[in-house]
Amino acid sequence: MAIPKEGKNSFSRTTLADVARESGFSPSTISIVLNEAPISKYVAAKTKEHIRAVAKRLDYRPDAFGRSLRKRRSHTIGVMIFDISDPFCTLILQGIEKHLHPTEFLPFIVDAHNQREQFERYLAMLLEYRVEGLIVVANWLFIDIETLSELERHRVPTVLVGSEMRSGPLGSVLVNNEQGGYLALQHLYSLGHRKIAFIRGPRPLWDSSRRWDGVLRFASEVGLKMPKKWVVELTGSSESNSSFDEGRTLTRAMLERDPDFTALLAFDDLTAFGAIRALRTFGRRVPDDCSVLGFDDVPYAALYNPSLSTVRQPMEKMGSIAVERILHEIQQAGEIARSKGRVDLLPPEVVQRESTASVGQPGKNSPKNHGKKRLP
Amino acid sequence: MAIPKEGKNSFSRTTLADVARESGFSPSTISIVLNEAPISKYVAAKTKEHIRAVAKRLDYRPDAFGRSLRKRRSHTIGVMIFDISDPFCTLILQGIEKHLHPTEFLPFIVDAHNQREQFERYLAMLLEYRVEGLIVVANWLFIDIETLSELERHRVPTVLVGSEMRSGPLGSVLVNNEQGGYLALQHLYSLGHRKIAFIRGPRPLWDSSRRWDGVLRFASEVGLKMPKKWVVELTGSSESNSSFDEGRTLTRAMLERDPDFTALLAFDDLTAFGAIRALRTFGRRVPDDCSVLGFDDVPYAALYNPSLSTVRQPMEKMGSIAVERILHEIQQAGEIARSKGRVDLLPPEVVQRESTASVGQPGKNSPKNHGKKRLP
DNA sequence: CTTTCCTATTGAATCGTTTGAAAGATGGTG
DNA sequence: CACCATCTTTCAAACGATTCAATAGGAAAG
Repeated sequence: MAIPKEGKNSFSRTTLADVARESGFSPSTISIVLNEAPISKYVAAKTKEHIRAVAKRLDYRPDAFGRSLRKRRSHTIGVMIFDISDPFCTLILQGIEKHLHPTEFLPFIVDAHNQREQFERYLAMLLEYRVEGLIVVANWLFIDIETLSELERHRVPTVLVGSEMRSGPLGSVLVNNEQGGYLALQHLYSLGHRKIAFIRGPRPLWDSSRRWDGVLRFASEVGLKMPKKWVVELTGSSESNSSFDEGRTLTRAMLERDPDFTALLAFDDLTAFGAIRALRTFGRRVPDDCSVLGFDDVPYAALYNPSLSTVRQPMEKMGSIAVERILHEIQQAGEIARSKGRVDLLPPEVVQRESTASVGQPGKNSPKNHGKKRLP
Repeated sequence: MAIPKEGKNSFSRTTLADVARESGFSPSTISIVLNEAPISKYVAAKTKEHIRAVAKRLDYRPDAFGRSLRKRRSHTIGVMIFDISDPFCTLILQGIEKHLHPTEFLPFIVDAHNQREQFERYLAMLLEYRVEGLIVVANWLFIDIETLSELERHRVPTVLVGSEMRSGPLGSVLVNNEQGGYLALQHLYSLGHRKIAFIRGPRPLWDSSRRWDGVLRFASEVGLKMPKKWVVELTGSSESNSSFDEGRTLTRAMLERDPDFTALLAFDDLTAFGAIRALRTFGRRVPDDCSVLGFDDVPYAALYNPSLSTVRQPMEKMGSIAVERILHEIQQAGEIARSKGRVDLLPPEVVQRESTASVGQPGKNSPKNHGKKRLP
């Protein structure tokens, strides 16, 4: 019966000791060479070469657990997403990854599916994995203030992106919602619209109120009237496409009440999509009969039919700034008083596409009349 | 000067030894109790209670590195995504997570951003983290056959989802593309369409060819003519929205060549969106003047204007089946001959929405004429 | 009285890696 | 030859948890 040369069973991987045995040097030397530690400059060039060759031949891969245990460092940043199927979150995530890529840190991504139970389970797990920092990517749904406050108890630097806690110790990075609301209404107003319908965000949501504040500020500056019949409010269920459905039904309700508005300002892009659907079903063309403006600029906004004018949140930028702040906090680790609770507000930007047009010349952005003719 | 009671510096976390010291029992006992190991039934109830209380008071969390090192198990499944901003991948990912949730395994998600370099870097990392299984979620872009073949070298059970390797040792889970192509054309044909334009997928792509095979099979069964002027092909760049842009330009080209087709079959939903945009710009209404059928059923298909009829891939199901297979392979670990290279083909399903209609009665699915009137 | 069994707990080795201190070489200097 | 400086390599102790084997007190059985 053939006995394996090594005492190791055939299932375990090649370890540092294997490389040591095979190359004739001690584990220490192997480790020093393979990590290019400072002292490795004293190791003979020939030795280095030999060790590297053997390591490669045996397909040696250092064990992350052994290493992290000894070094007391995980080299990972936890990234908690609230809903990975939300394109808003996805874009932020991409910003995070892009910015984390050139660093020594690896993102450890978990998706809480908008559920508190999962949030807590994954949080516990991230802490067990000794993440050195934590980025929480919150969409606008269901931010449980209590749960998030607990984050500070753990000594892990944390930053919240995409949403804000009114009063908390957590730093956050998000768009300037107040300014966004202001710019949104300004855009419609400057196109000549005066009869404007509004679908505002759910009232309990802090960020949503800020956005609405901006709308109100502009309205009061120019003395725009906002009749109640044309102001409705999302409820904010956590269902995935709820804002589309709500946008549709609320718009239909407003149309049936009084269809005389020439523009509609939606809380976000999905709501806008729902509104456009309702308008079309009602027989109104966008933008010819009614302009629609969204908020966020999710990737599909540009692909929609018609392409959606919207107020853009710089999502990738938000992700990369969050990373910068986390890295900064990690470096400072407790040294100077942390820039805790700091809030970064990024400027939004109006992106005009096809769904909004001047009230005077509605055809400006509309499709050209090749082939078929449309009647005036 | 006050000296800390424990020899530990204030930065390190509470460890098993801390709980042991504080509770007066040995680390062994703590571990046994906290893990509810089989022998823990011999531990006095009072002791258990006490230990649990102390652990809670000190906010003790076991260190994943220490634990995994000793147990030689990571309890993680690597999930490699090729592009997390692709809703196709995202839905599969959700299926994976949902199915993994009740198990003892945690997903370790990484996003390769369609880049080979990142794929390899993350793969190496996953191996260092000793993932016990690996799920590769491939979108239809840029699957590098070589790179994937290397996966089998590592002894980690691997399954590929969303795409297929023509000949390889890797198992895969994907939709039956041939059948999907067949059903797609069947759908349009059964609505009475005979003049159909096609945007097929990139020829080098295996999955794309299978889909096309299905189209051809149906066409030959019913003797449908497919003039060259109405058959175009995507190039398959890895740009994010390339298939939208290509769908648009290719459709425009076909329209300019001969706009007389009554239906268009697109390679996927994004291509269909592009086609719809081009049709509208050209002055043709969907579905009144031309039906459009997509493939995939991404979440936005239902929200599009008009909502998109499409051939649905059961993406969540694909994710959960992939998980099942991985768990199975992990259990069997080398025992019986693995079900290597097995390919699961899931049935696609036609979802009819607004973008396709009978050639005879185009208004069937079109918007109701409230308020404004549209001329016949 | 010895043996066996049960209960309750602990000792000590081990997982794979890193790292500060130390130990061998080698050669030059006083 | 003793001493030092400079290279080159290794020893051995961690990191935090798990687990097999062992201890020890008793009770029950033979």
